[in-house]
Amino acid sequence: MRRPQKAHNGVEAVPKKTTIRDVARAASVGIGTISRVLNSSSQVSRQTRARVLEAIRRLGFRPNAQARRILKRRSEIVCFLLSNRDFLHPFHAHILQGVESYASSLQHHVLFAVLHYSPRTPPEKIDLPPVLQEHGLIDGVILAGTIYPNLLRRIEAIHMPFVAFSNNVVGLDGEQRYDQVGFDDFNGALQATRYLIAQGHRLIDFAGDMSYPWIQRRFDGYRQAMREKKLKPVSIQPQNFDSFVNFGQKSAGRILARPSRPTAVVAGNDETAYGLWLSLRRHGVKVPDEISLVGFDDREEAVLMDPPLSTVRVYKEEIGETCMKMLIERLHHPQMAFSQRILPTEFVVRETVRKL
Amino acid sequence: MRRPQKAHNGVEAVPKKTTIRDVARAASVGIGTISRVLNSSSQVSRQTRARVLEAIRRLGFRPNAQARRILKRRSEIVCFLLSNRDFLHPFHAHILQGVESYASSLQHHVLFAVLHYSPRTPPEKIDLPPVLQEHGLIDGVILAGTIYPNLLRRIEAIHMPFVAFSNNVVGLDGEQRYDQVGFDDFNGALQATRYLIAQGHRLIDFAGDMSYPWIQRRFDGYRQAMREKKLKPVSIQPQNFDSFVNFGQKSAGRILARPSRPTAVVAGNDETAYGLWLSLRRHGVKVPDEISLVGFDDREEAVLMDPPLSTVRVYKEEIGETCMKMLIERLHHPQMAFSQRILPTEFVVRETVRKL
DNA sequence: CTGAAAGCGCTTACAG
DNA sequence: CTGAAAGCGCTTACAG
Repeated sequence: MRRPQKAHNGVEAVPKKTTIRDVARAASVGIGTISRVLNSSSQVSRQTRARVLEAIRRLGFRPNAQARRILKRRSEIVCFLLSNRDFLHPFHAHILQGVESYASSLQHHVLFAVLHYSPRTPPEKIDLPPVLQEHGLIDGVILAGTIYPNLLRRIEAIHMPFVAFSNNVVGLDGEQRYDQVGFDDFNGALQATRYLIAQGHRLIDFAGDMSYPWIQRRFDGYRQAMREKKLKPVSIQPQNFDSFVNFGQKSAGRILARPSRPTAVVAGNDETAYGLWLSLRRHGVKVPDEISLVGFDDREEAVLMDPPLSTVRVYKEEIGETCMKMLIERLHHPQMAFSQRILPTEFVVRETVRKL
Repeated sequence: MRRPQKAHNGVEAVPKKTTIRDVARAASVGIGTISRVLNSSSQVSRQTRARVLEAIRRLGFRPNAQARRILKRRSEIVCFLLSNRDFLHPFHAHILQGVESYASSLQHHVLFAVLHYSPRTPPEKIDLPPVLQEHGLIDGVILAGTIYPNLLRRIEAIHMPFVAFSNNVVGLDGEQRYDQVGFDDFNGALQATRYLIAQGHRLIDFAGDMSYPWIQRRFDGYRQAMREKKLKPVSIQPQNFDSFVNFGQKSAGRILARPSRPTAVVAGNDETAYGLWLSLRRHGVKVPDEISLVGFDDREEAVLMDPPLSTVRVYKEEIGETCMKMLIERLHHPQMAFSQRILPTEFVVRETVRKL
């Protein structure tokens, strides 16, 4: 039943790799001994080990990891599943980087997969990527991108261990029946707003697209800070915007049109802050001289704005690492209670806030 | 030799998955028949197939893909290896996206791995990520990030099929002994410069850090366009910059200090163009009214500048797709001659060039 | 069409 | 310490 070296369908055959049996023959030992040397498990005599190692080197033998994985019943491969994103945003790219970094420190591997689905598709109809349809290839999955309840149900149904990046979960308020890692939208905005207040600002607007739950939470943090000081929260809601940047641009017009112009604006995220900045500049309104501005996320671009944007830093790599860490725990303890980690953010003072 | 359900080391055992044998028993057929239904290969009678399918559904059976892969001698998993990058740049993120997209259309999977190494490390000393140390897990690798000759030698030494994203290859001018995909730095800059000339510009500077070979090639394209029209190429080389953006910022100072100020600048990439734009604005010099500006790469941010940046678009997803396509061909035809694909770029006219 | 058997490349008790 | 054997979960000629 040996597979032929030359297939007859025109496709050249995969070259025969040296196997553990070849090495055993070369070193004149049993295959079990090769395996023992490879896994440096039980004791092998010094001489035998040397002979085996030499044979391995001479034959350029690299063990077939797939075979090993079957026996281990664990692949040490996890899937990073990015859902409903047109492309790999820098934000998620950093999370992936964190996942990979922690995974590789544990000799684990990361498979990158993408999924597009509608929140209205019944769970069982969601067309999961092939990795999730088989078993044995991946041990578990890290869910990134936008997560709706139906996807969660589907992943549960196939009994695939998973951890979700929770900030982009939509429509599952407070549900705790799965492992999740996120950062603190509410407190991030709370701190940013408190900072503005501490700098003497009283008229502070919020500009963010609250159709996104995470922006809504940032608004809640902003509102909380305003209420603490008996200040009036004001939310700017322009119409007909087509992106976060555009939302910011349109917000600027609204803000400048108001009878009592604010001295500062909390933006829903850095992109919105950038749009505000662009449009204010166009209108000849200087940041921070006339209007102070803070963002949220601390994208690469924030520090490259002129002046550099004061914003809320999110530790994206740490989110990835924590997701991976939590998934590993879940794999080792399938019955463990679900956990939820909310990582702190940090307000980064740069140059878009003026002291009044 | 059955593995115990409960391990005694505190780690809970992996739950036993249903196997092909369980299904065979449930459907009262042999395991071969289950396999045949799964692979919808040879003919199975309608009734048997129905019985098997029903058993599969009832037991929630998902075949173990690892086992299948051993027999196939092919994992249908490729590795996307990002070298010497601090994080996953948007540029490379798009390439990865292209790789994934084409791979998944072929039912292949993509492993994401990272490597940091020095160009001076001897090939055999490069500490490859674990995926590349074993065999059987991945069929081949796509090299992205900065590629030095020693990495190439090392990958060749382990006989791992690979395709390189060639624009970031350093120190291997014109060598064709491997499969590569890239885009056309030279012609991209050539076209951009020709466009400026067609708009009436004659005094056109080039600002780009030529310690990078790809920026050097862009300069060559710029120079070629200048020479075609007997114009004098001028390269701006500021000192002590710490990033592309900063290079652009420092270039602006140089440009403004020159006795004969250029009417247009070709930037080595979009980041440099952004730095130029920032600094020119600071000096009260309007783009494009006083100085026209073109970039290279067409990053997301280019269209968000004010005015939006005219630049050279690179089809990053297409690069990823082509890498994947070429790798698949290599896997099927190990003896095939090496090929090199240079994908075209496109000059995108936006609003940073003024007609003179 | 279908079952029984051999085999993929490994790991791991078992019995010296 | 070490070899021979059984086994992991599959696929695939082979022989009905």
